Amino acid sequence: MTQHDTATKLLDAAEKLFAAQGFAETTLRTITKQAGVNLAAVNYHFGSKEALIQAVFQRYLDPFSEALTRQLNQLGEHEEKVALEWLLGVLVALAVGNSSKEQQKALLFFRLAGLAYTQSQDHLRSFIQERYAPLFKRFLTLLCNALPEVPATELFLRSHFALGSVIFTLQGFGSMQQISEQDFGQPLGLTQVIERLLPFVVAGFRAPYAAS
Amino acid sequence: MTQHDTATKLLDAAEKLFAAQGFAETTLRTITKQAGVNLAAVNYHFGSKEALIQAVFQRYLDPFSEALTRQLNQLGEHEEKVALEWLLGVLVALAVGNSSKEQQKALLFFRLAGLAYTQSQDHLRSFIQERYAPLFKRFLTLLCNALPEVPATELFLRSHFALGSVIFTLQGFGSMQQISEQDFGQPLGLTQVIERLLPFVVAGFRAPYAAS
DNA sequence: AGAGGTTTCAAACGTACGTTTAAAACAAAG
DNA sequence: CTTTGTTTTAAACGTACGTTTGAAACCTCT
Repeated sequence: MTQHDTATKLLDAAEKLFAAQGFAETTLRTITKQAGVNLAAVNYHFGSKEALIQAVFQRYLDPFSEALTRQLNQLGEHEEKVALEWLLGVLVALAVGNSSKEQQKALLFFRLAGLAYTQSQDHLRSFIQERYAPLFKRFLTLLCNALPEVPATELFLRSHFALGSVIFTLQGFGSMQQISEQDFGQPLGLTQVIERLLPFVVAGFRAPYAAS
Repeated sequence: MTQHDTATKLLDAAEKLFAAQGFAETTLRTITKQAGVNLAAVNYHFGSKEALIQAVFQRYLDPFSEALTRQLNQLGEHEEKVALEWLLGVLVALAVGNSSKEQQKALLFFRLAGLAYTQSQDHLRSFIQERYAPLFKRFLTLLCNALPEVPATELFLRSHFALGSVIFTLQGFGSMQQISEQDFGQPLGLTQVIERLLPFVVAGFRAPYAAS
């Protein structure tokens, strides 16, 4: 079932450790130890640590990007009259999944995404930018269809605001969970947070637009 | 006017370099070189690199926290009937300032704040948590007063969503500015982005609350 | 001017990193 | 079994890091 070749073991170990500690803070020695392989394996299979980082992201983003493209393609001629809730719902469904195993994977990815934004991995940022920008633009066009009363430049900004809410919230999900539990005695699951996140973002997108 | 003792020079250089490259990626050698002081100065004046990082944040957050506390104190008995817009306006005014020099400083700080959230600087996170959590709680109470129809647990979450939008947007402000300019030909100033950010966040806070 | 405390300095220390190497182990094909 | 190409291994390499050191330079008093 699960491949257990060295490269896969390395990716598994690396994504976990990167998410927990950051890129610069995670050493190849820790990764290879956790993966149970030799130290030299990273350089043999990927070439360098940078290449390993990119490979970790690619393993997440390529399937996601393909699935989203497929969903958007199958809209056909309904592209013009798609609703905001449908668009965001598709994103959530693809990114978060259903099973608790998928959700755990999703949390890991959000953590990684947050890191990618903040840690100064320029190679990674340009890698992602080049590879997935077209899809983002297409999504933005659909957003414009869904909210014709808001200009495109404003929607561009608001999509960044929304992305910020999501990534920021979910990447620090663990610690927020703790605080929430000790302050309000309320256990918070990922599904619950997303259920709260969606109305917030939807309301933000639908905010009345006032030109300045 | 401006102090030019070694410690200040170090803080100035460090905050710039940290913001540009992250904590782990910035070496004491780079910092001391940029500050024009000896390599040993950091350990002499601050004790360690970790302590320097904390000092950078403290220099930002202490004045901000005091100013905010002062503003809230002077509310007196009007605390009960304060408006959401007023609360957020105070935050913006204190955090961003008026002059372009203040705004540049503010952008630097937002970048640092983003780093603090994502880079695994546990010492820094607990330092901030302990030092400024009470003020955050107080602010949350005022939020509850301003939005009595939304339960406290929900407002706790929504304040995190909002914080995410703000920090995420402003910490990557530079690169977003570039994309926006080349895609829409529209130059974006910090003030303009904040003018757009506020309605988004306000709408999010005011989103109709539906219990699950 | 000189004593005492503080700050700076060049140099070095020990450690940990990413990467390389060359030999060993392994796998597949003749 | 031998050969050929691939993968794994232990060890080492070179570099860069944070930190420490002890002497020099600089103050600030009397």
